[in-house]
Amino acid sequence: MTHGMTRGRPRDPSVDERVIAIARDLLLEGGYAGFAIDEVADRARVAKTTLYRRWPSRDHLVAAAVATMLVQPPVADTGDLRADLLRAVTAIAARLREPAMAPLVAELVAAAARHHDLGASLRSLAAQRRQAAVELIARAITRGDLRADVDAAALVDQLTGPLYYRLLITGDPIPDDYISTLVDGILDGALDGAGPRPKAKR
Amino acid sequence: MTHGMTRGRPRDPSVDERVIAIARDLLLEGGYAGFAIDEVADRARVAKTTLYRRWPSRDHLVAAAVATMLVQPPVADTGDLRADLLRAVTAIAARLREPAMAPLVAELVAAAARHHDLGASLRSLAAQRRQAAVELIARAITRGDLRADVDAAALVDQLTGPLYYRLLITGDPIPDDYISTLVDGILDGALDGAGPRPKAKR
Amino acid sequence: MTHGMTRGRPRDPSVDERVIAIARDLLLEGGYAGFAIDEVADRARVAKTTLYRRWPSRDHLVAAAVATMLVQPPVADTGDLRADLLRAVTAIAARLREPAMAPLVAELVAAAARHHDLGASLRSLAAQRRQAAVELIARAITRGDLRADVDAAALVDQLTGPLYYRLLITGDPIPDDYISTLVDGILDGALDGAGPRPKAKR
Amino acid sequence: MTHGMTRGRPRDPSVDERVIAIARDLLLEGGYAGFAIDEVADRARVAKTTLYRRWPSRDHLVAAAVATMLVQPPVADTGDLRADLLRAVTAIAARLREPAMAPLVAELVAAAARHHDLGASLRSLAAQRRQAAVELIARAITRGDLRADVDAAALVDQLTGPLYYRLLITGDPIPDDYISTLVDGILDGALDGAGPRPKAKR
DNA sequence: TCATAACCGAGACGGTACGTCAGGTCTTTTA
DNA sequence: TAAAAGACCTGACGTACCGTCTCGGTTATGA
Repeated sequence: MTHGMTRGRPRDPSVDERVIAIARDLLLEGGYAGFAIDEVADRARVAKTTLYRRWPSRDHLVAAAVATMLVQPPVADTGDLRADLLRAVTAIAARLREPAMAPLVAELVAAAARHHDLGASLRSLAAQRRQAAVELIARAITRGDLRADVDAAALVDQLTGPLYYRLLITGDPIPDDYISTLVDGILDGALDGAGPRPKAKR
Repeated sequence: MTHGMTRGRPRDPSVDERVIAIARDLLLEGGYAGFAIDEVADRARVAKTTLYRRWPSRDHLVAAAVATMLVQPPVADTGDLRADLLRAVTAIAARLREPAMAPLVAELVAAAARHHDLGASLRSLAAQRRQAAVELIARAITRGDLRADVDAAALVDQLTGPLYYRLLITGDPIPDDYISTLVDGILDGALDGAGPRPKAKR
Repeated sequence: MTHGMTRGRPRDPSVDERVIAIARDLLLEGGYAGFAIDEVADRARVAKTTLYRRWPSRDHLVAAAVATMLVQPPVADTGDLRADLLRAVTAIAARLREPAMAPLVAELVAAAARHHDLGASLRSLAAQRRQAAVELIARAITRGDLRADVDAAALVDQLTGPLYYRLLITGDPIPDDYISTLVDGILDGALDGAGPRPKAKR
Repeated sequence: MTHGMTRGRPRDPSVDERVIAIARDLLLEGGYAGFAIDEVADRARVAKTTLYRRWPSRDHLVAAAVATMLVQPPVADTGDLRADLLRAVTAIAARLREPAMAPLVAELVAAAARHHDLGASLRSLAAQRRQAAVELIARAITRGDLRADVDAAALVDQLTGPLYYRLLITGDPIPDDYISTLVDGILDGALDGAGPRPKAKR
């Protein structure tokens, strides 16, 4: 089997937590611009070399820190699709509406564009997050709630994409009823006579 | 009113074009990272001071250059909403799929997050572009093609947002049938029995 | 001819003096080890980049500073060769005996070995210093005080070399009567019956 | 007193040889600057800790390696002083003229200036090497070949010093006849009429 | 045979300084 | 005045190397 031998001095596991926490603080305080490797090292009582041993560049460290701010709670599946989607999208929106989030996500996106490895890992993270929603929809199709020819991935994109679009491109706010509008729009369609909406309870 | 007196050496009007052209080249060659003010000045045979007299920062110059790459063709209104939307979204997607576009847009977004003025002008530009699409939809509502309670802005977001979402966040490609899926999704809805789609012609 | 046009902002001439003076101070305070480029820049109120524009490396700056410590007063030619040589060698020894000189010269020598350009300039400086002594001896030969077949350069080496030898290699002190021993030795020879020395007063 | 008991795993005796050999190679390849502890450890297949267990610092290791390059053949005493000195000085010069010797000695000298203990051991080594020559001269004095008031140490310095002087300071080459000039100069003196030289065969 | 002591390899760690880079300002001469 | 040239300041980056520390594992002695 794999030798799995851990030789040499083991990494101090507390460093990661400490550094990430401090990086997050710094990012929230001063944004991407006010984030300096030396400052992180100082505050975390860690040598700069140690940072570079774990994160190959400033961008990587920032990305790691921001990624921890974007972790999402699991998507519940109650059987009521409209409510489940609303809850899921609302959770994402809540994250994105946090105070300093817009510039951070913007810089994160730019960092991902600069470093291919970073882009890859962020994309896989995004895919993983999307997976839960996709499965939620797949189950709804199985149940017969949704049409069989629905493209689950595209549908999720039409719920999540607008949030990032507003955050990064148009700068428009994301009010609560915007979220429900998104969900309704994707479920009910916009065509007149596309079918009466079966509810009013929201 | 400004006195309008022009004294001293007049600005060389050819500088703007030359610089923007070179900036664009540099961006396409090496992306945002390979874009250095000194390099631009050198190639354009222009002093750095001249650049800073016209654009207050590197980000501003980059934004100006990228902006010239994003001009969109006008949206046609033929009365066939589905076709019109498909055409409009396809035009946007075509731009975004150009080779080096993803990193440029990413950096542009980051630049906008860094500089408020830049953000404002980019956002107004985006709003202006969206306006045509919003009016297209408004007319469709007036015609009775769409339900009256449709939120035009949100609908446009659900068509455009996914494109940027894939470009910047997931990195997924944007195939042609993805675009039609987006349009269909937003028009027809996903609920089973939401009404038979009146199509087959795409 | 060379255009010699000085365009652009001229170099601040005071920087060189200021920096060299401070560098010298730092070297005397803490030796070569306690000499940091950043420290020099700080104290001289100058940006590090400015230093590197003028001296391509730490070693070069150090060498420039140490070189100014080794400037020798001109060699007088009174006609009394023994006295003139004694005076000249004593002057050199005085420099070399200054407190922190030994390690500095050692590091200078090492720096010269590391950088070819530095070595060249230091060697030409040494040659230039030696030139005066060589001419002193040449004149003594012309006067008939010294044998015609004397190798002036080798003779100077036998007066100066031992000083550096003790300073750098053996670490022995350089007392005053050591200097006169050197001069006598080179003039009178060591062989018994090589001729009575014309004096005994030392 | 020291019990002298040897407990625990004994040191691998092959390490010393291996390391010194590799250190020497590295020094010859890249000089002192191109000599890194990690590199030595890598090439010698030895852990850095093992190195530091045996040599307390980089400089000490360098010194140990260089010392093995400087072993001198014993000085013969045939009774012909001029020939004996010529032979001895030629041997030293031969060492110093070896290809990469100049930078090594320079760096070694600097290292000795940085670390007192290193300086002490190198100086004692130098003294020991000089001792043989001093005794050679003492015997010549006893025989009556040299004047009784000759300072043997200074005389040796005037033979050896110039070699190091040229090697380290002036960079001048050390041709063969330079060596004989040194010996003649010190024996015969430079003054005109200091006595006819008893030879012509060189 | 088992504890103990010293060795060894591997590699993380703290620390210090280096040299570089890019952005942006300032100063001078020239048009 | 603008423009060109280039020196200058600022701040941070990423690197290199040093010497220490902390592991797991090895090899000898001595109880």
